Amino acid sequence: MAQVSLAYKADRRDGRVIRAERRRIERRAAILRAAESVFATRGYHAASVDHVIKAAGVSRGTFYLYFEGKSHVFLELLDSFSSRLMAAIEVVDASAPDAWLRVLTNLQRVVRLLVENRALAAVLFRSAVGLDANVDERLDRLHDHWRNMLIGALENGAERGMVRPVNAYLVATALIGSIKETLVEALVKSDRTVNIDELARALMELHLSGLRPR
Amino acid sequence: MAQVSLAYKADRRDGRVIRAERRRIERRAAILRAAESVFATRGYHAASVDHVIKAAGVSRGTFYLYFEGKSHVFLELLDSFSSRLMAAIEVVDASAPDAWLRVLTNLQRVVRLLVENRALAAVLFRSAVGLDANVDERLDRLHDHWRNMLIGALENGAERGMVRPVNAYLVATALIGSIKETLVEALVKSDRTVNIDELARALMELHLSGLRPR
Amino acid sequence: MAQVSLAYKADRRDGRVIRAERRRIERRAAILRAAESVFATRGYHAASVDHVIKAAGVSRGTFYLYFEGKSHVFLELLDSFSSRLMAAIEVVDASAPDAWLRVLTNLQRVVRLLVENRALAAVLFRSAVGLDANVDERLDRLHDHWRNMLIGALENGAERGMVRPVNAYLVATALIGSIKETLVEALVKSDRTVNIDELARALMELHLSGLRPR
Amino acid sequence: MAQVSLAYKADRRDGRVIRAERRRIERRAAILRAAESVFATRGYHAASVDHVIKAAGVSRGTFYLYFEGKSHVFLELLDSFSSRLMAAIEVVDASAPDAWLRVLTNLQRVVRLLVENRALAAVLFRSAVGLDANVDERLDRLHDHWRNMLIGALENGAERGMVRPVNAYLVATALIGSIKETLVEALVKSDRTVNIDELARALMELHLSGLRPR
DNA sequence: CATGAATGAGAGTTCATTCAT
DNA sequence: GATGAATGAACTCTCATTCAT
Repeated sequence: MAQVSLAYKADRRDGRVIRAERRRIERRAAILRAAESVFATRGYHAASVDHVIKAAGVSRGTFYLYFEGKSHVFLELLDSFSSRLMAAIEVVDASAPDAWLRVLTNLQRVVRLLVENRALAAVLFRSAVGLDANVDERLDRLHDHWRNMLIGALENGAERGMVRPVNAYLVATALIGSIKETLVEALVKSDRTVNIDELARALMELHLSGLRPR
Repeated sequence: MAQVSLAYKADRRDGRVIRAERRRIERRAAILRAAESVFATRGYHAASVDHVIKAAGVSRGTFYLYFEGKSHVFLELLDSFSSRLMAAIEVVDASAPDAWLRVLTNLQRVVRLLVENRALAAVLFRSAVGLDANVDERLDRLHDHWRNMLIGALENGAERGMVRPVNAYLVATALIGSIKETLVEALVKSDRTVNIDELARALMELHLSGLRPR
Repeated sequence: MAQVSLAYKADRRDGRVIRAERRRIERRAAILRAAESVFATRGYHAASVDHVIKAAGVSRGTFYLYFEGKSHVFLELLDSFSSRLMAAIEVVDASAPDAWLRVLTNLQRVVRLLVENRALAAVLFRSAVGLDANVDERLDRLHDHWRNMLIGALENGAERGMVRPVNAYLVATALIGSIKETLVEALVKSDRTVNIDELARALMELHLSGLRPR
Repeated sequence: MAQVSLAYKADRRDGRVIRAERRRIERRAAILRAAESVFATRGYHAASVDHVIKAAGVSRGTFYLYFEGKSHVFLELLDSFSSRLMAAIEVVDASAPDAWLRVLTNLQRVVRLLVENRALAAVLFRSAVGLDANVDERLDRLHDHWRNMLIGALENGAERGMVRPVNAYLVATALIGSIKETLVEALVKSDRTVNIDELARALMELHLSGLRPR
């Protein structure tokens, strides 16, 4: 009976622990969700911890229980978004006959993801600098990451004759810039709903063929 | 003799007035220079009036004597830089045989200007959004201005057969993005001194010929 | 037992909440008290938030936690005092035989209240105009309120034959002025302790009988 | 010839000195006039030295050449106004048969003066306290002055049987209060043009006969 | 005498973060 | 764990006064 009793208690304890753990996760997620929406609508600076905790329905103290501070929430949003972005990109075998189609598909997936998270994407792309030492540094690292991925792809493509041999560093930077600017423009400013896939196609066509008349 | 004397006095007076006026202009310029450097290193938000006046060696009151406030200094930097940028661009006759060369020269002039004012250029390109209602709006207007200029050039070029017919709006946006990103990269981050003209040439070659192997 | 335990916890919780609420109220009151004394000694303008928080032993942030700003504390002092003032006045039935005695009792209660809160009374009566848009407007409203009350009383009294028929508006204004001036004089300037009830009696006798010898 | 010449020079010198002196006086007056208008429209605190010098068409430095500071200009306006006020009052022989008429005439002159300088009068009466140490003290002294004059008159009148024997200090204070309040009300707030002499008469009638029905 | 550029102390207010409960 | 009251450094901006020219 003692055993049973103990087991029972243990079970209950586990139950509590698990339930508590679940609540922790949910709370964290709630704060992140709220922060995303607040950052998206107000921008990093104009967004205050007050806005976030009110949107999340959480107390000030709790906020600091789950995150080290305002910048850290933003960092986490940045990271998770970047992960999803990278996950949307599939490695393309440059020797495959439909290689370019696959590249286009990649680009379309990226654009679609950005459009679906337009608020966060805009913040991510537009909040450029001077936000916070931590944030600045992380944004730089993300950009480096993206660029390095593109550089690898360009070099690989050049080896297989898919693209001309170019200054990969410069071209990668230029590509990122053009995608960012186009997307920000499409996401934030224009009222007309953008045709996502068409946008991606036009962007690729531009970078593939250039402006010179054939 | 009375006349001479009066004339003399007038001269001295004018001299004083002119000297005072000169000092006013210099002071104003000193504050602008200081502000430019502070904005460049810290970004718009992290830059405080305190930083600026300390860098300029000027009292708080003096700052507000010359400028209406923090945002107004920034706006002035923005405007003057944009003017110089637009002044560096020469209208190209698309039917001229050396049209592309002239476009390249334009781009090189722009890049050179940016490199020569790297601090300001960085601020202008990286300070993105959510700074201040006034500033945000002005930055948008500058971007619109640049884009419209490019759109005009693209449409004009298409008519004369200089460039392929393209979605001018999208291409202009993409071009601006790629120039901005490349330049920011070159100006702020890299330590190695950039070969300016080479950078411009590479950028133009990319957008002209695209990545597809010939 | 679980129930008991829960009840106990609930009690403790409630206890905490109640204690916290009590502390909030006390803090608020402490700030108000400090503000009252600061306003009284320095006047509205010369009194700064800094003076108030130092007098209250409270941090700058705490002050703004409890009040929207300097003017709001003042407004609250104004309102609460005006309420107490109005509450001290009892409606007098003009047809009662002891009507005048009751009027005197009213006046004595008012004077007593003013004397007991001399600091606040002084602020209220002396801080005149040009303080702050909000404050100015509220002071005007309070004065209107008092005057209208007096006007009503005078008209009512005239109907019942208690007072002569007079220009109620002008007389009410004059009465308020004489009370204010006398009280300010008695409260702020003179060192000798004033005989409150005597003051009220003399004031009423003056306004009742006038200066003309009988 | 030397004499003539000297005399001529002396004359010219005197001329200049006199002209200079005249200009000094005019400038001083101009600043005072401007200050009066500015103080009247904005109140003491909201009136800045900047407003005054712009209204006077005088440089900042010049302002401080003629006055020790903001408060001193105000003090001077106060003093000169008080002088005019006192000058409007004629000593009344209490034994004269038309003594009360003369008192009324005095009051009417005072009221007329206040109405004619309503802006300044309002500032003078309403800017009560906490403006500036100097100003506060001077206002107190003016009030003392007025009250003492009234006290003297009341005591004199009592001796001659013109008025009842009363607490002269208290009654004088009350009279001043009622005049101030009535005038401020009439000058500042009401739109309808006030009948000056009627106002004075009503005020005197109130204080003479009291409110009790005959 | 006259000027107006320069000053700086001080104003009110905000907000990320801490910590006793 | 959870709370929210408390903090204070930092912010932008004003304005009476001084003083070199």
